[in-house]
Amino acid sequence: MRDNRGAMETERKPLRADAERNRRRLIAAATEMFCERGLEVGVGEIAESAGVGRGTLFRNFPTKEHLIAAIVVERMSELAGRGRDRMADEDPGEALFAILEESIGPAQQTDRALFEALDDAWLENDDIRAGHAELLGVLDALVSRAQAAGAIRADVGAIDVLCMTKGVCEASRHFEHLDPGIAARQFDLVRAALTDTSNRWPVRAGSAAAEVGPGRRSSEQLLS
Amino acid sequence: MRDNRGAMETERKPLRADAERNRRRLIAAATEMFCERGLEVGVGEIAESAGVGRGTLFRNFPTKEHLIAAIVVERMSELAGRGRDRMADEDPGEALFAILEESIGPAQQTDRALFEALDDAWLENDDIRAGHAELLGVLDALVSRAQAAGAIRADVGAIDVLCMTKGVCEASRHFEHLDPGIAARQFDLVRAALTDTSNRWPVRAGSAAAEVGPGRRSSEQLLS
DNA sequence: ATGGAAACGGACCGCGCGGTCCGCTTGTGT
DNA sequence: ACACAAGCGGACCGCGCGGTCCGTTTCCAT
Repeated sequence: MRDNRGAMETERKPLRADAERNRRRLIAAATEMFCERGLEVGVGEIAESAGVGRGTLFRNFPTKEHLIAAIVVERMSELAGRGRDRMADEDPGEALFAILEESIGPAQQTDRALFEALDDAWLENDDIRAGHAELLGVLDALVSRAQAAGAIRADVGAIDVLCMTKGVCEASRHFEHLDPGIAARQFDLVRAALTDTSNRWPVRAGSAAAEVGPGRRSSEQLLS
Repeated sequence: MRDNRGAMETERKPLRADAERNRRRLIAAATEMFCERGLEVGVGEIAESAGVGRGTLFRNFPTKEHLIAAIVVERMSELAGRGRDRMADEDPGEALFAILEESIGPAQQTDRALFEALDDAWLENDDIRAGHAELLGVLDALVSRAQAAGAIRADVGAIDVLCMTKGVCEASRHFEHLDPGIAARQFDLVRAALTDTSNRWPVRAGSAAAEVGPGRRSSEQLLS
């Protein structure tokens, strides 16, 4: 039987004191820079910002992809955790929109790392795919609860909600300088789209229901 | 008085026959590859695909950016032209949604070049900015007409429509493999958002009105 | 046909990236 | 205090990119 490498490797052989400190610094620096400026920031700059040499970075993370995965999975887990907390909220609709707005809404544009990782190219990475699945699972629970309460239209799935919110928020960044405040308005439009229960504009018949598959599958990992 | 270099340099000193032919080939190859695979394709690959050497490419377009600008502005102008044609359509609402769907909707994913150029980074380029302005002008006209007819909500501007459509369409690409057909559903959701006249979910007060500025300005270039 | 300008194209360059290596430094168990 | 392993970091490498150069080829006016 193999050791459980892959996702969730919380256990790591104890590091020397300074090594542990440097690892922390690297993660902190990488998180900040990736979130602020996207995943294309160079490893050299990250090492410099952390106050260590490039060799140290590559000893902790054998590849830039490993570093990215570590940071991104962390962000995804944190977000999923906040989502689970929201499941206890009274208003199911507000719970969903709150998590959407606070995590990907206009409030913070400092999530480029997470957004860029939500790309099919990164799903090749096992860790990121696991994080993605966990996130979709939580989102699916929130969406289902909101639908059961009649807070949002019934013909959309978690992926629709995620896709729309991500897309609109990311695009808003490119228009902020032309039109400050557009992110907030766009988010309101998403809300309008998801809340429209008039059924005057039903979404095309599709795999929305069938597609809950991946979300469901991830739910297993989600509960404790 | 300076020669009118910058946008719209339709006139060019006559080229030798073979040179003209190679230029055509380059533009054709670049258009296809940029649209299909995005602006990050290498100049070498484009030259090869066009059946010419790299030197030839750089003689026609002194910089990769010049080549991109040429292709992108062409795409933008064509799109703007189709938009102007739609102004004659009977149903203002359908005219707007038709142009949105046919140009950036699910029908064709082959517009990555145009999408990537709709980024603030590319607005530094004068030609692209001009094309962008022209496009926004046309879109503004279509949006206003649709609003006058009560086909879409009155509290959004051309930029809102563009931003939302672009964002949703681009994000859909990243989820197509997980959920085939998501692009179509997302477009329906955009339609729902823009069509919701219930005012139950008004967009935040903002510069939507003030921001027609850039659009209006571009309208000057648009007519004739 | 032919001379010469225009165009060609691939060898070549510099740059910045991710990743490696190894002589030196530093923490730690005894 | 000391020895030795664990850790450090910057010089170094290969690669692929955008962009340049110049010897060769092709077109076209005469």
